[in-house]
Amino acid sequence: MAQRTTTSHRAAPEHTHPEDVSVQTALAALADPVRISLVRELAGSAEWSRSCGSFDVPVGKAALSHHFAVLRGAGLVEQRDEGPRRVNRLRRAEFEARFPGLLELILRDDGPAA
Amino acid sequence: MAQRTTTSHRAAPEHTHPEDVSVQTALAALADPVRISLVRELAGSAEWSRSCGSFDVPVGKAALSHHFAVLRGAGLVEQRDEGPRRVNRLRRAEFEARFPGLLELILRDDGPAA
DNA sequence: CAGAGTGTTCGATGAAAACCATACACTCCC
DNA sequence: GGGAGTGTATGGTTTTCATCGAACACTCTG
Repeated sequence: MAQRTTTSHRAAPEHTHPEDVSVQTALAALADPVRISLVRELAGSAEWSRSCGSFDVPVGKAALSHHFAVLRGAGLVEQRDEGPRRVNRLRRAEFEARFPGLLELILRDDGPAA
Repeated sequence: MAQRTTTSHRAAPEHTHPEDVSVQTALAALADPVRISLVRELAGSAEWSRSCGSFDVPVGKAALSHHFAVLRGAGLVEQRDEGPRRVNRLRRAEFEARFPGLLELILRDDGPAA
């Protein structure tokens, strides 16, 4: 049998393409401190290199799972199952095509903390 | 006495300059359907031409007043008292300087409704 | 000065969102 | 198969936010 890194009998996570996301949904997804952290940390890592539990955010894993679901629903994050963990990728190009400049604002920000 | 169009003994509205606004605050301000409507309608009108009550949004005046306060706090709107009414201006250039492209996303959007 | 028009403030209500603890499902390794 | 590791689903609590009604403040006009 051919080699498969994504062997899984789990239900694949549901993704929403950025094209199908409203501005309001996109903004709401990014208007949360925890999710901003996740996106920034994700942007600073190689694609598919970070599992959900590897992020440094001050919430339990249930809440964390919820936040990733929101990010998926906003077309910001793509997930894939790799063995026991679920690894992530920031959908940079696709999201940029749909909302030009928006991701940049989050990543490059040097303004007031809150 | 010199002519004054802004004669008022009312407390001037408190404004926040876009420079002092965090990304998170800006996004939160724009992640609301009513406020998106206000910004869009405002963008399509001449500066200082629209009083608060002249906008077509499905909320009472108490809620409307609150929404304008949020927009002021995000550096999106400037207000001035003119006789009995409070007229508005979209802080296009200043907001664009602080958050390049963001206002554009709201105004030029043609994506999914919600 | 009385009244109409305009907008803010206050208090309360309802809905949405974030969060946690627990329980469950799946994968890997022994 | 048992157990550790990882993530999701569920149920319930807390917080936050949008909204309204009513009361109040200010401006202009009659």
